[in-house]
Amino acid sequence: MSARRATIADVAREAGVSPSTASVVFSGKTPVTEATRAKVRSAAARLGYAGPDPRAASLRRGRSGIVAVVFEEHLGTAFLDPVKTLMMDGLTDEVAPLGAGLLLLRDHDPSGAGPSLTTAPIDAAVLIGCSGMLRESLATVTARGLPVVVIEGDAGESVPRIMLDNRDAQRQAASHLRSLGHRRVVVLSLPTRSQRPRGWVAADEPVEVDVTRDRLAGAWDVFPDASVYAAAASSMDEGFHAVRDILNVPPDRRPTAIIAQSDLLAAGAVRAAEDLGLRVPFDLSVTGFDGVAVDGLAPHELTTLVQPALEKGRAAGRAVAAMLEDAPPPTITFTCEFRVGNTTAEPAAFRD
Amino acid sequence: MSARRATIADVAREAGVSPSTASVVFSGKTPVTEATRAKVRSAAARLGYAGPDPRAASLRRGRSGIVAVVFEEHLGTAFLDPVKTLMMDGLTDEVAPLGAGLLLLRDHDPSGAGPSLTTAPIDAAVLIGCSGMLRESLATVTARGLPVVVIEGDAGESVPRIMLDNRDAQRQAASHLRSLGHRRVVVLSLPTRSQRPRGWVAADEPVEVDVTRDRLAGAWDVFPDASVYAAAASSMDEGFHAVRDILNVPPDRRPTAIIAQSDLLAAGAVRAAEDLGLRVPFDLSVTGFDGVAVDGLAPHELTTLVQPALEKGRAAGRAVAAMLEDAPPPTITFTCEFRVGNTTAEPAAFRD
DNA sequence: GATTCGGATCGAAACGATTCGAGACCGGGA
DNA sequence: TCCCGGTCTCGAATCGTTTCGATCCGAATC
Repeated sequence: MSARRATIADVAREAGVSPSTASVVFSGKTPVTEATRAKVRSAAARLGYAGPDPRAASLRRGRSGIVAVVFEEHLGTAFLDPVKTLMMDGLTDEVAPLGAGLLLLRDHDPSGAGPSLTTAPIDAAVLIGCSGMLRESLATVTARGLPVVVIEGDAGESVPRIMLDNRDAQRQAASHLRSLGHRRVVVLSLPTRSQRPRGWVAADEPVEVDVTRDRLAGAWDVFPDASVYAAAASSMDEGFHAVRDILNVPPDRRPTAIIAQSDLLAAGAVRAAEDLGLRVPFDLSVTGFDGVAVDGLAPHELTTLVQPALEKGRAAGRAVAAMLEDAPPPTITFTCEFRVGNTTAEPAAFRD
Repeated sequence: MSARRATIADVAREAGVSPSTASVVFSGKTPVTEATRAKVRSAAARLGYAGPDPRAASLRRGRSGIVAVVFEEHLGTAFLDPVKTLMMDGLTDEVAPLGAGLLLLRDHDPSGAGPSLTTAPIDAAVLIGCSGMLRESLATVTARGLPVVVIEGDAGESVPRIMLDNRDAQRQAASHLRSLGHRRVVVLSLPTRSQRPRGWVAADEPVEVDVTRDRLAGAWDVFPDASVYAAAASSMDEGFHAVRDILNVPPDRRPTAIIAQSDLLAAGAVRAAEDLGLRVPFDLSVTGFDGVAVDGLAPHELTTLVQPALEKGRAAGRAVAAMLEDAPPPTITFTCEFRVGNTTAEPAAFRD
């Protein structure tokens, strides 16, 4: 029980070697005689030395092995979204080989005291959905000269981005509905901006969130008059309540299809429809977006756009890796795959 | 564009003050004249100095402002569980005031290269569900002399723990079923160990996971003969398939109630039962565990045990905070609240 | 005008490791 | 015997801050 923890210098002294040699034993960067290694190891054991202090090491090396992941929302909220979860997975996969871990950071911490991009010993940052507030974060990170990657967000030039063909993809789903014969469709969208309550979107309402805007544009490409109802979040329950509202009109004014901007919303929509006695897809078609396995929707299989969420995370991780090695930062755009499930069909009117 | 980034020494020189003064301007630990502050600030701006390097600061301070959260599972899997998510939330809340962030770490990284408890510059660690492999992690952390808190797991003496009255709580739910008149019940349990496939649990099968074991004990306290079917994970789909298996017997041998060890499993159970044409709770009662809002189960309200997941996370955070200030590490046990929903009722046989 | 007092600033010593070029050592070939 | 090439090991120089005690200066008090 020494008052102070042993340092590598102590170990070196105890082992009768120089600190540099001791260091090398732990880092393995230079060949060391087996005998020396043993001496140092046993000295370390005797002193209860658990390896080099990462703080000191990271100062000297200039690397901490930590990549920040910045969210706009409360951390808990973020993980409710399977797409984000998958992206995190992919990220983890790709930064692990770098010997790096992920530090969860909230963008604009209201508590103020929290750790910020400025005070955390990070090597790089990944911003998710760069809208509004994240701009600020972006500025602080670049000021520190750290590599940044932005996933699905407009971050301006020079910042490598991981993008998705949201508009094109959504257009495909819409076209599918149109060719089935649907004419009256409603878009069930993701929030148009943060903190927006659930409800119909006025024609002139600005849509601040990039993803929402792009997917909406895709839907409008096919159904220019489709009205839009924005959920307050991407969850089944939101979808459920939203669609109750949406269908709460005389039957002849009901939409025959709903274009949901996420699978979770779509799943809620399906459930709401069935709850009202409508059969999916016969009385109401529903399309989703994301292609995540929605837990608990069986036996339905959503007609949806499968986005490579895991791959997006991986790509972000690889971009970070590249930048850490001064390689040119790539901007990658992924495309969705349209998958027909059993939640879309011809509208009832078409089937005499 | 200097080849090298400016350091605080450069800033001090440029501002015509000593490095110590410049440092103080940024940390605010000592009063500084407004004039001096301005000089330093502008010098910093001129040089593009974005504040002290966190790596150096953390070395000097001996604190990095990072708390590791260690999971046993693949990170993505962990966040599928709403309880874990909530705990993370609570943790975040409480470590933020410390100016700390959460570093996600996987326990026994198969990739090997990943960042580990030994190489990451962390101030403390929170282990979730300390079973098996986590023991090892525990050892490495304590070897480094870092504060550790264990959530729901037996970590031996001297390690502060955040516990839940799993057994007592589960016993309550079981008693409730018994008093309603149920005699044939099946326990739908969480995995008994990692990587276990879904299926019936043999009487002599060891149950390695603490949570599973404790809750099971509670159920057996009331129904000593209840057979146990273990899910492979805590998800609705797992529950769904498990209960299909469970109910796949002649009607007169079917259980009248299912004690699920998580709400997610319970929700899947409810859905499976209804899928088979059974009405819940009339033909089958189901109890859950956790008391999380299961997305998409409406209109059912699970009879369940509400555990203070958020509070557990908070408590862990506070424990970490306390230990970082050399305060005595508390071990806290939380209790669940039994909540009756509409998924339990008298067994059909009782209603003539 | 001398003395004291308090707040702002300064110097210098850590913090604990890594790295790189140089030196030591060893065995083998001429 | 001497020299050479190849391995290990060693010293010393950072890495960029923070902190602690000392100093300094101006103002207030007597």
